[in-house]
Amino acid sequence: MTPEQARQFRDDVLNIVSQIPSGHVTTYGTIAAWAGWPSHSRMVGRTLRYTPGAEQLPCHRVVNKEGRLAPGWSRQRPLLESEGVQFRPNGYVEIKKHLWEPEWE
DNA sequence: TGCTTGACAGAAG
DNA sequence: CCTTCTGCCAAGC
Repeated sequence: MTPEQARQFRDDVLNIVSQIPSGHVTTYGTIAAWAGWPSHSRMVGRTLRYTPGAEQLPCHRVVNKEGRLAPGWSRQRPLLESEGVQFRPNGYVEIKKHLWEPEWE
């Protein structure tokens, strides 16, 4: 992955995250795949964590495929709940109910 | 250069 | 449902 591709990847990730509608969620894998690097789901998380500016994006609406939230980031849950996202008794989000996927306008 | 670390995903127990 | 393992890959040491 060239530095330029990395830059493109980061831009795509941030762009997609910024488009997630309130009350919906998407997954790391979906974002990675849409950005053109299906096997880089972990890079999506790493990007959101270490990229300054991601904090102003709705990155709390990004969860893993099973509906689990980011470990060590308890703030994420209240943020989602305040948007109407439903949680299962075990702390997982009803991902099938709120899942959103990127689109071209 | 080589081993360890994750805001992951999927399968197994 | 929850924990652990393996595959994955860029970053850190």
